[in-house]
Amino acid sequence: MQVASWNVNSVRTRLSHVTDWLKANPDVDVLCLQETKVVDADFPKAPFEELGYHLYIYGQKAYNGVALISKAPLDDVRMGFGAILDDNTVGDLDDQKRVISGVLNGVRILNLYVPNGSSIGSEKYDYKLRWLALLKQYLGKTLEETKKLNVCGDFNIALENKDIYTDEKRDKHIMSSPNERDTFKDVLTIDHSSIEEEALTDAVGVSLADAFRKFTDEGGHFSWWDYRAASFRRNMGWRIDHHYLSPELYDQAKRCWIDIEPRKLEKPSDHTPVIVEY
DNA sequence: ATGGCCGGGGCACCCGGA
Repeated sequence: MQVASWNVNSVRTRLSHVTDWLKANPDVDVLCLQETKVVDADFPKAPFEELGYHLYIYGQKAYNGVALISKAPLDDVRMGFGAILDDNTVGDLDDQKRVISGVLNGVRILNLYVPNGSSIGSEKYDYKLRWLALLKQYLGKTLEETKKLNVCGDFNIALENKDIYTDEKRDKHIMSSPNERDTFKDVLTIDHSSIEEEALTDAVGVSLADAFRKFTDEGGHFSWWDYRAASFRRNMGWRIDHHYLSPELYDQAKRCWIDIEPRKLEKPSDHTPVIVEY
């Protein structure tokens, strides 16, 4: 089973890139899109349905938006944190459409578009950290019910220095600041504080692990390159799109790779697909 | 040392991205 994640930076602008990629990658069972940038009524469903795919979309005007494109129908599709957390807990964190998930072959595939954060100390940075704190609760609750979880998407975080092309200003840069890294590492470890007392069972102590790093140790592998400064040609990128797997699924993982081909096309997305197989 | 480019909205630039 293969699951891919791709921030397409507008699904309408990138439509032929996405459909061509699906045709070229028929073994991909589910493609998770981020930054679709379109309300559900205007999502270009027909080109995907004509190829035989099932669509699950959760969009908004101009910004954000996520979607699942699946060869087979998905079970128990959920949109937003509010699908399993109460309104008071969620607060304003579902105003932006960034969370969608569904189940295929007993695996819950959770597709995320983590907030960018703009710049350290900004209002958007605080929003990113609050969003991640809520994600921790959401994952704790999700892991109470499933052992097989694939959390993928555009995380807008590079956890390791080798995930970035340069050493410069790393600590002061969005996506690699110590506070973001520490917060996110904490999200990946499910502890008592994120689970209600009576539900304390198997999920406690579970850590989600980076599928890409199961197979590749070296740096220089990236999933995003700035449109500016000929960054792609010079491979000045960041690895910020990921697949994090629960232990059982991580053990099963056979392969995880980045396909840089779509980044070479005319008018590309600034991100490129990351695929995991298990 | 800085910024360089995109997409959307909507028609002039501004917001947001990362």
